Amino acid sequence: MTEAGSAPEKRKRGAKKSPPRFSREQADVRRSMLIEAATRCLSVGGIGAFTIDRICREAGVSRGLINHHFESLDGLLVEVYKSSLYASVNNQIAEAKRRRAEASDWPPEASLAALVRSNFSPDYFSRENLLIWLSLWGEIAVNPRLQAAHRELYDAYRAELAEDIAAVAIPRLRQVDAPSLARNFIALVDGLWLEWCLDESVVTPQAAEAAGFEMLEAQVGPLRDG
Amino acid sequence: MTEAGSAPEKRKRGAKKSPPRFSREQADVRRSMLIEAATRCLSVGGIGAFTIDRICREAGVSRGLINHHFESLDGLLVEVYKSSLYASVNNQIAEAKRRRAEASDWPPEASLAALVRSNFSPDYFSRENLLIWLSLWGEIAVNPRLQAAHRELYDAYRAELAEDIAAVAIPRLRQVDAPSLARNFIALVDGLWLEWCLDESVVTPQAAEAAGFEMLEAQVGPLRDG
DNA sequence: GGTCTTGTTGTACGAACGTTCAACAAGACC
DNA sequence: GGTCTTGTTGAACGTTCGTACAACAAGACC
Repeated sequence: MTEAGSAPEKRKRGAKKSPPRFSREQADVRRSMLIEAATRCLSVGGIGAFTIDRICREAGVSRGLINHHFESLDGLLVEVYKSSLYASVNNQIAEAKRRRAEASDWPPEASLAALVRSNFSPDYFSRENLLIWLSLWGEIAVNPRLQAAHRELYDAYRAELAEDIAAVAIPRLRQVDAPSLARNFIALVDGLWLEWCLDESVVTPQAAEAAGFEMLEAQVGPLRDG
Repeated sequence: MTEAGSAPEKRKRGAKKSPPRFSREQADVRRSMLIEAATRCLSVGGIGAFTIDRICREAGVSRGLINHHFESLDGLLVEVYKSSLYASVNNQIAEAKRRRAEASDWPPEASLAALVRSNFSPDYFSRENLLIWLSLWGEIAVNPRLQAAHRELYDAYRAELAEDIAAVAIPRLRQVDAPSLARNFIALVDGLWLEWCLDESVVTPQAAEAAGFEMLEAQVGPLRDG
């Protein structure tokens, strides 16, 4: 502590004054920083890297800060789930609802196609994103709090997808079990994500998207052309 | 240690002699016991329960035994993968190969249908089995040794499935991309397993099997009837 | 009964874990 | 410059982790 330090540009007049040892942040800002650092740890090293030490080092803060801003490490994990997965899926749901409401701009086929494509867009279908999902899946099966959040989220997504499917099938007079098809489609997407995550050479994002469309088109007819 | 103990029936003549404190097992027998105990830990508590203490307690042996019979805890994890997943999938592959060889008893349709059904039979489609997969998936993405074993296994399974698909499609003069269909089918199965594992109310084994058949039948025609 | 092999035990060890909390200091306010 | 609020630090704690290893004993053999 007697050294001059490595970032002395901040000191203004008194030559004796050492630069600040840390910067204060608003509580919610710091929380976000910690959640992002924790997410990064998860995407790199899986659930085994989700520890106080590594997250704080990744965030560049001291060890005590997580328990100051979150009830526990487990609480932070739930927040990571909410901010990283919950938020992105809910975003997809909201956009789908908006499209379905704007019936003039978005015919049912285009709305459903857009929802399908969003699943395979680089925003979601990325390796780092998938590692987060994979890590959390293993925890959801064991952690009741995560399990509750997961079920709520997937129920909502399945319901929205089923509505989009029905909106296409009904005008075409097709007999389709929309809820089941929605569930099977989500399973296929998750499965393809999984395959890609464990072995990139097996499937490309393009092939995965094609597989998704094929499953739906087998029941409701063409979605991509026209 | 001065107590009489709870299982004194073993002592034969000398009333002073205390019963054996442990029983010796052949190395491979003890290894199997440890692998099974480790698998049980995994299926109950996920990867977080995969520790020396818990596995040894589950197996009813002392803490030192794992490092005596395995190079490390990580080595035991690889053995769990091989014995629990590798073995069961390889078993499916072997049976499929056998069926395909016995062309007189097993027409291609029946052979493929049997392979599909085996994926959803209670032997594999059980909650404890799925938790093991789920736990290991999260590790495969991070552990190079597991990753290598996984790719080899899945490549073999995909290849076998593609051959079974082609054996049905070719006589029917159907243009089918068998490798891609095999990959998509496996993705669907894994995805349905995942959904069921995280929320049992979403899908039943019967519905999952139906979804698997539907995907294949959309491309190669009927498999189940006749 | 004595000896030998080797599977098994249980302690010891250092590292890493999550949590707690008294002390500290950055930055706003006066 | 002084005061106050509160975000932040870092040491300390007890626990659990994986590994190593000397001591032990079960069971085969003679």
